[in-house]
Amino acid sequence: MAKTAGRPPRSESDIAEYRSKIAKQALAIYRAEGFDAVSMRRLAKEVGCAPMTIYAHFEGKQDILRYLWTDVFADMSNEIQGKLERIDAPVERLQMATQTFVSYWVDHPDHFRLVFMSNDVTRSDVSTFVMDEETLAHFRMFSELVQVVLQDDSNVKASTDTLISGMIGIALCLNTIRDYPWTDAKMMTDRLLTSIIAPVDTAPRS
Amino acid sequence: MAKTAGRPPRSESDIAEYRSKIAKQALAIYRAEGFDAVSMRRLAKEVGCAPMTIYAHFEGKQDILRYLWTDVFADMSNEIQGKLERIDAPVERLQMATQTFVSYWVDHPDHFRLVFMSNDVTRSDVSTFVMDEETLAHFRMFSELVQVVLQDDSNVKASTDTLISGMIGIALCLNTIRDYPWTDAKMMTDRLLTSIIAPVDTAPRS
DNA sequence: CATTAATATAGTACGCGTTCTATATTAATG
DNA sequence: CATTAATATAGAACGCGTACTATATTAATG
Repeated sequence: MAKTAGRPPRSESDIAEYRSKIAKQALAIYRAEGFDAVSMRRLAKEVGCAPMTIYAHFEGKQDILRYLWTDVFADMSNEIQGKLERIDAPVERLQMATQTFVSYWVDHPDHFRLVFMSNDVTRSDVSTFVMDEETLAHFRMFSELVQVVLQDDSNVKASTDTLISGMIGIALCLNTIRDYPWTDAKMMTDRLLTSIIAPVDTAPRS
Repeated sequence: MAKTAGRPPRSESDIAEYRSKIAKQALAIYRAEGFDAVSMRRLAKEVGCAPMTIYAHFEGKQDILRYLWTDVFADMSNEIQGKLERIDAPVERLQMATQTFVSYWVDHPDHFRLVFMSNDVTRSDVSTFVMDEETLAHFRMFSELVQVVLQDDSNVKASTDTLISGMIGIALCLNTIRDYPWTDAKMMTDRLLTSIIAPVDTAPRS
């Protein structure tokens, strides 16, 4: 078990530092010039390293883009929190959060594309990414809003997940299938909320 | 108003023929080797024309990919119809259709990517595409299933749109955000259906 | 200091979508 | 036939993500 000769592997902190340096620059480019401006070659140039060096720290572009999620989610969360400040009634709070969530993604198609449409869905081998605690917290915020409205604890997770995926679906449809005459976003969102707010004990049966 | 000299513009039928020839070849490649295999250069080679000629008939790659939607939607629709054959009860038919719809997109991530994730959401200028009648029919199928279950005609469109976008959202979340411990697809789908099946006269209020 | 292993770099390469320019082909008019 | 306008082609170019190879550079060991 003697230590081998040669240069030792980078320290954990060094790795993290370099990664965050690259991610931070990617964020700066994205914020300033949008999705298409973020390229590996340019990123390397601005970070001050060779293009191939980035591949020593990230698996690929997707791996870098995921670090931008955190920022986008935080931005969205801020918008929701601002709207919730002056609202006390639980149901109205959930309604406002839901409407704001959907509006955010509809109003920011580029952010929507970044988070939900820039993944290579086909390849399942590169899914080693673990959602960071900060991003998960935003999901949990909805869980808490739902929990206050629902009395039945057992259904909170299923209800929240359905709500979240439903909201995202509304945003996706409005963003991608533009020529279909979709019902107004607010109306669909309200309708979706119905399945959460109206307590249901049994699965739908004929 | 005398006719100008020179070669006349292609006839409508010629244009349609060439377009469908290209689209058909794109479909063949997609079916045989998947999404990534469909490239402009290869498509041109197999069609037997120069790469640039394609741009005379289509605005770009997106414009071609949309022609593949028709085929994918038809495939999905077939699967649903097959499942519905032996079911009579309206609610059960709607349930089966819903479950099959979601399963289809979860089981075929490449098709999902093609239809819902390969659009350039950011640029709104290229949305001249008009959904063809055949694809719209599949949306209408859900509308009819919903209509039979709901007595109230006025809510059918809003309910159907919400259901469709919700189903797509479930598929999107399961496909893209893989490390989040989503509730079982069937459970979320059932829960989503609740908002449609359970008749609601007023929007949710506290 | 010499060795050794981890890391970074430079350069090349492939195919991609897309744009541009210049040239050829085609099918009508006068 | 000459003219003319619509169309097709060839070829180069740009930047892209990514892979490969070969060559430094670095920081530890013996």
